[in-house]
Amino acid sequence: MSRATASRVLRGQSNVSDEARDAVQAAAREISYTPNKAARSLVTGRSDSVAFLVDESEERMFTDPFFLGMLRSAQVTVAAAGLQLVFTVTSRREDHAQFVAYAAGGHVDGVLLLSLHGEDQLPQQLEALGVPTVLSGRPLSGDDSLFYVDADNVGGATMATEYLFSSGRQVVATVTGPQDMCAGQDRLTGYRNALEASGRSYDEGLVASGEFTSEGGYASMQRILARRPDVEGVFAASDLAAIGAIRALEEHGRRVGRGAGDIAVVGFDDIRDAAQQRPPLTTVRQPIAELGATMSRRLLERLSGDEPPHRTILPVELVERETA
Amino acid sequence: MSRATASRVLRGQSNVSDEARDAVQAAAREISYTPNKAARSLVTGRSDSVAFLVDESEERMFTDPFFLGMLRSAQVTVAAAGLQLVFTVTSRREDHAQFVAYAAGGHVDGVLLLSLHGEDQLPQQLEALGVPTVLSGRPLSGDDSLFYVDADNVGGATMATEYLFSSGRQVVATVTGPQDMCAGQDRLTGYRNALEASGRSYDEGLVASGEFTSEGGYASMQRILARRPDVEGVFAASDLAAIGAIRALEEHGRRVGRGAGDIAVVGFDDIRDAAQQRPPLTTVRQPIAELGATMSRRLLERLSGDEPPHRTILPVELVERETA
DNA sequence: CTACTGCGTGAGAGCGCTCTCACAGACCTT
DNA sequence: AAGGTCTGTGAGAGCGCTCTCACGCAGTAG
Repeated sequence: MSRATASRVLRGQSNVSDEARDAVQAAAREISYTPNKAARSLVTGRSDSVAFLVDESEERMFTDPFFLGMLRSAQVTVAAAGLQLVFTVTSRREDHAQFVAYAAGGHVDGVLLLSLHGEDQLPQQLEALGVPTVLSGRPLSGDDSLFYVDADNVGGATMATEYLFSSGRQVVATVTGPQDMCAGQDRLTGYRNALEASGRSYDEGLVASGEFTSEGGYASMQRILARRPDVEGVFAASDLAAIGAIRALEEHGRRVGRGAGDIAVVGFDDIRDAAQQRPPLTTVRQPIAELGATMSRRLLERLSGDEPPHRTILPVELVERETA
Repeated sequence: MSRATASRVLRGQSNVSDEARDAVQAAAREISYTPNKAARSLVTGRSDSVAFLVDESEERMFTDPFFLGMLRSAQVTVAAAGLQLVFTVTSRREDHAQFVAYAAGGHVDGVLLLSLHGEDQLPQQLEALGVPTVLSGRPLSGDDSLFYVDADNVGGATMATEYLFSSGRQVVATVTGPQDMCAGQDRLTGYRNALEASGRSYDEGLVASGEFTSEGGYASMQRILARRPDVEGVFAASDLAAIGAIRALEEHGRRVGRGAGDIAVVGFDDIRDAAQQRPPLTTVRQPIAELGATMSRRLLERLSGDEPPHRTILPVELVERETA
């Protein structure tokens, strides 16, 4: 019985006789043997771990249910494949270079990259170093060679806006997300598409761009109310923003709801809080768990040498509750 | 210039001449050299990573702000020391053995262990294998050799209960946490201590044990109300439970607040939602970030060969808001 | 001037695996 | 019967580091 044969058994290769296999397995169980990962990595050149990299502040990462949900589903999917998830947050720009060096050092076999800002070249750098990367959200650089998984942000935003029009609201505003991110841009595009499709014109007074946070939504809504007190409906680019917007509306004495005189609000994401909100939030549901799982699966596929589709767009759906 | 010298420079050892050091550093920068971690681990026997292990369901882990807060501060502290955090959730018992094998394989240098249940021997097993472990919360096994960091659960619960008495409530109930966990037990002990100190007797009708969840708090409160409709104040062992309890009280037509006829409720944790609740929740603040950071520091100290204190109890404080 | 100490350096082993290659033996083929 | 193919196995190299040990060259002591 040589080390080579033992190694073959432990790696589950097929070209081993049944007796040899049984013998090795029994022996391994006997001494409760665990292969040394470092030694294996050294020779295979693989680390059996992938990075979950979020390019946001700690605060955002741990506050936004979207990131938490993505982390959760990625962790499950990756762990199920026997790989480790190395969780990293790069809150500052300097962290970028450090992460690239880290990845280049072969510490991770691939990267799940979330919340890419602007035309950041991080994914291109990683790919150039031979580190397969899968993004959450379409890269703004428009680089076709990149792999990404995204929700149908444009379609969802259009759906939400059209829903507001169809409920009889004529003056529909939008609280947008950050415009240096694809989700922020796309949800604004969807709003504009709905405007266009119904023959309305785009009015900057009805648009306030904020963050995806509730503070951002609150401030944006204040600005819109100041400019256009005649607003009848609002599409907020995230649930957190919608919650902030509703707070602003209520402070201005506006009632939020689906009734005739009420102002209607639709969010985006369908986070857990959306349903528990008073009144429960009407929103566009984005399949967060599926998004995370799909990203992970794409990366796993790439790691095993396959070439999965570069682009995967998951459908969203409108969840009608009490705010619109 | 030998590999040995280069290695010495890169590891920051002192017995190298200045010229040699400069030369190596320049060369390293030139080729943007990154040491291969696997090779290093193979020879040093260290992995430069520590596990963050939560013995709870995925759902709990990602839903309870306590765990999220601990993850956050542990991640920051560990990353600052140049180590990786390997994030693991063992939702099922079978995962235990697998994790032990994993740790035994030298994949992690130490373990941060959260949410230990009952008299689980996991920490003892890990220590026996030579894997330093630091717990969050006093182990129920009462094993003095273990290392742990905890909040002053007993003191906090006593403080909360005495506060309720001092506001004039005579009949004070408690919604406890799970009794297979130290935090659950200790917070009940604190409640009993307050009873005793004020010469009151313990009444089982005023105690309902639930989970740390809001559903658990809701159900427990229902039971207490059925048995003791004369209840005037409630100490809930977690904020989530307090939120559930308040929901139950309101459904029973009881007003929650600090006024004369109101029923008073005090929670425990001071999660973010506590302040945003309507009415804002009076609660015992547990320093979550500090708890996570201290655990991590203790582990880091052990990894560098020190023997830190086995037991660290961090103080809690009462935050007075509108519910009591 | 020899002997000792100390510091910086280089040679070389070896960490525990995987992988390639060669080979023995069983089984076909012509 | 000779040659070919196939399958399972073992020998041995080597992955990229760190670490021990020995050595050379100062500086200091006797």
